[in-house]
Parts: sequence; C-alpha cells; structure tokens
Amino acid sequence: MFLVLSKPHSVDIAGEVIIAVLADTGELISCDSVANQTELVGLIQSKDLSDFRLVWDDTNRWYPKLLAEGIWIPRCVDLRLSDQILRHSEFTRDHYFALRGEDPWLKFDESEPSEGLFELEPSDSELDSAAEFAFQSKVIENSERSQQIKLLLAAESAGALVAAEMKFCGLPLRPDLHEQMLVQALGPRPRFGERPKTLAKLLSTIQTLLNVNDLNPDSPAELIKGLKANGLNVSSTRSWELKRLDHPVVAPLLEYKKLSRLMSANGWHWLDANVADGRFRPDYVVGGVVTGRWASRGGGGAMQLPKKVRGSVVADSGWQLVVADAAQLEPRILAALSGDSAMAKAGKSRDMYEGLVATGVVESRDRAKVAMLAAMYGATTGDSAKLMPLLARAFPKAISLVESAARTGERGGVVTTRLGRTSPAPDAERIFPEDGFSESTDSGARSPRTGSFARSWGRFTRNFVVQGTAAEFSLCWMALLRQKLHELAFDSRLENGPHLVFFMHDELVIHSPISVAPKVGELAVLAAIEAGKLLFPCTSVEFPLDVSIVDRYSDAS
DNA sequence: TCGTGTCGCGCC
DNA sequence: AAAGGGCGCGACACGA
Repeated sequence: MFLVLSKPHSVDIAGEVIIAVLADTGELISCDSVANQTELVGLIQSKDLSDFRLVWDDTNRWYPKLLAEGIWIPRCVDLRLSDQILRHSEFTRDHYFALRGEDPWLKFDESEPSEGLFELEPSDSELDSAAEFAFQSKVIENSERSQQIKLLLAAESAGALVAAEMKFCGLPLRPDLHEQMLVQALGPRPRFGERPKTLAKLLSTIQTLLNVNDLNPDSPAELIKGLKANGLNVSSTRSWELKRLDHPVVAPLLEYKKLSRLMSANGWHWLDANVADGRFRPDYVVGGVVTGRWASRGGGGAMQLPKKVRGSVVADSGWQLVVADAAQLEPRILAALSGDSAMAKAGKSRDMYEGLVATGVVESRDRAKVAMLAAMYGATTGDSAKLMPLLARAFPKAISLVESAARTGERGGVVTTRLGRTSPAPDAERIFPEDGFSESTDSGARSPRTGSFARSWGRFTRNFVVQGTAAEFSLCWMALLRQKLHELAFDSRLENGPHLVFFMHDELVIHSPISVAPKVGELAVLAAIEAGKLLFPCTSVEFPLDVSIVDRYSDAS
C-alpha cells in the first residue's frame, strides 16, 4: 500500500482561516484497489478528486512517473519528509517518540520501484502508508502547535511536488549560446587534458612573473610557495587576500582563477553532463539543508547557477521567463518573526535597506546591508560588528531575538523556526569541553566562559531561525504560486502552460507563454503576499517582489 | 588507485 | 564592502 487519498481541510491560524492546506483524517481511499496505471490516471483526473490530497511514502518514487504520464497532482503528503520534521521538531518530538513503535523508516528503500507504477506484492521495504499517515496525524493532533506543524508539512510536501515538476520541465538553456560564451572567455574547446588557449596564456604569464617554470596555480600549496619565493607573504590564496598584494602577477592570477573556475564548474564537461534537449535538469533535494533550505545533488550545483551562465538561459520561442525575487527576504523575515514594529516600518520601503537609511540608524545603503548581515550571521569583528549597538538601539526586538537564539546555541540548546523546524542538537562534549574551558562552578552551573565551538554554534542557531523561517516562506510562496499557475492553465499539461522552472532560496523563475507572462508576474506577487499572511497573519511586514519579464535570465534586474 | 579531508569559490 | 550563517562541487593533497 502506498497511496492514500484524503480530504483537505482548512488551517486556522490566529483566528483567520487562510487556505486549505493539509489533510485531516477522514475518508481514506486506498489505491490498493486500483489495478493499474490507467485506472489511477482516471481516478486522479476525475473532477471530484481534484480537491483531494494524495498521501504517499516518497514523492521522488512516484511523481516523476505520473508527470511523464501527463498527470498533475494538486497536493500531497510526503510521509518521508514529514517524518523527518516530526521526529526533530520541538513541537512534536516528545509525542513522536512516545507513540512510535518500531521505526518503519529504518528498512525503507528510497530507490524508485523498478516495475511499472504498481507492484502487486509489496516488498519488505514498502511502507504501510495508511498506518504511517495515521501515526503522523496522531502526533500532530497531540501537538500544542498543530496548526504551524500542519502548515509546515503541507509546505514541505508541496515543495517536493514543485521540485519534481521543475526537474521534469527543466530550465531552458541554449547549449549553443553557452558554448559561444565559453569560447569567448576561454578559447576553443581544448582536447582532453589540455588547457584552453586563454588559460594557457595566463599560465605562462604567471610563471614568467613569478619566475617559476612548473607552477600550477590550481594548487594552493604550490601557489603559496611561489608567491612567498617572490617576497609576497600570504597565508592563503583566497582571491580577496591576493587582491591586497601589490605585484604585477595579481591581475593575471585573479583572471586565471576566475576562468579556471568557469571551466571546471560550468565548462564543456558540465554542459555535456547536465544539459540535454535544451534543458538543465538538476536534482533538487527538498529539506536537504538542516535549516529547511533545498540543496541540490549532481546536476552541477543548481543552487549556485553563476551569473555568467544565466546568459545561456533563454525562453523558448513564444515564451518568456518571469523572474521573481523576494526583496531582502531575510531581514523582512526577522522583522516579522520578532514583531519589531520599527523594523517593519523600515520595511514599508520597497528597498528595506533604504528604509533603514531613512530611519537614520545608518548613513548608507551599504552600511545598512552589512549591519543586517552582521545581525543575522553574528559578526564579531570588523566594521560590521561595530554597527550592532546601533541596530540594537533602533530595533531592540529584532536584535534581541537573534541574540537570544545565539545564546541558546552557545548553551547547547536548540532553536525552532516559525512553523516548527528545529535545529539539531550540538555534540555536548564540544560545547562543554572537559579540558578546562568551562568547568563547573561551586553552584554546579557552567562557567560563563564560552569556547570557540560554542560561539560558532551560537552563530549557527542565530542564523537558523532566520534562514529556516525564510525557507518556510519560500515553500509557501512556491506552493501557492503553483496552484495559481495551475488555475491559469487549467486544461493543459504542465509543460504547456506557465510552469516553475528554477528556484534559488528567494528567487523563482517561471517559464511562461508570452500572452500570460504579465499575469504570471502578478500571481507571483499575490502568492508572496499570501505566503506572508500564512506565516504571519497579524504582521505589518510586507514581502514585495522584484519581478522581471525577460527572454534571457541574465537580463533580469 | 582508492577514499577522505581541505581549500577555494560560486550562489543565497 | 566584509570576511559573520548555510550549502555543493571540483581540484588537490595525503594516507592506506
């Protein structure tokens, strides 16, 4: 048994019913009774079931096959992703372990079933989805924060659908344009094992300037040695450190490193391996980062598609790319999370950093940005750290939220996002090392001295609440936009209407027929507003988008 | 020759 | 402009 159909119900946060987001217990339709794929297609596509939520063990195992059949799933519960959240969340983990018997996930096999869509004989690795769904529902019902958890699981599961759909549709990428860019930057494609012309030239310049014949700049150790032999004292070969040197070799060296990076990360090999039929199809890993952000696997790093490569990302003829970016998402999340009205007010400005300047806390946009990053990441040195007292005075609630998250982490505690994703517990022995860092005092309390591991863990928990809640916002945003796009192109197959093709933390790209592209942009804005209301029903913080409608990704502002 | 660890860099 | 958080990856370095 692997499929269960269950009615959706509404979630009620702060007295406001927003949208139907997660299945309640109720009528379950077992798909065991469905004999074959055709029958399932009929079942899912029939009008009555379009409002239902599909419950399955693992979206990755089933959805790609359904998509290939032209089937779109309105919503689902991904039991695997839900389990990961429930067993760690502060809101649910006590009930989870109290109610959980034998762990059914220990023997669960994530690999895609080989034979068709159905296997008449469930194997040992199959999960009893109905039983697991019942278990999870019970854990959720027992939670005092069931509304948040339900929303989180719905959003995470919707993310799984989006990820599968984005891989299925692929990001349009023109290999001819990409090669053209490579040739322009590096020279013609070299034979295997050889350096392209531009790199070879730069290499010999570098070797001449440093007076070393066989220096390989790709080796940090060799490079440091070569620089030191020329009286250039560096402790690393990071480009920002090299920039500080006053020597003719710096310019060609930095150029070499830049191009060498382009070649190895997004060169011809990357193109061959990751782009087929004019589409880049990375694997997204939903919940792949502890904070709840997505990660990517293989595919040459989908979550870091360099600016330079975006010139090759071009909409199909008759289509456009709608690029939507949540402006200053993390500072806005912090403002909403902490209920800091002064910071919310600064966020009334379309550009929140300019808004901070307008309040008079800092004198320039750059300073505002650096100060916010310092607050969210935990800067301890440099100019950015000096801005902290200014911020703390202007935005006491926001700053005390991140400071308290940091202190919790330093003490070895865990922190939790808005919807309930909880940070992992640190290794207690590293927080409280036995070699004298923090000996017990007479009262038995820990010494106030904090070791470097504890401080760095504090920076992690400080960032966790903001980054993790921002990730929740993005999941809700995508989930809502996905529904709106479906309504816009109700009858067509996913790939024939406007569809999501790329996601990067706070930015979404939709491949859209030209005729509806402006409408898609509006829907993206609307979805972001609704996502803000879902997470923070009572906040005055706004979540505006920068939307560009372009042919080429690199033309987006 | 393999796996593992570190560096450096790209993205947010 | 600063070097604070999160990732994945390729290349190199090193030990088995």
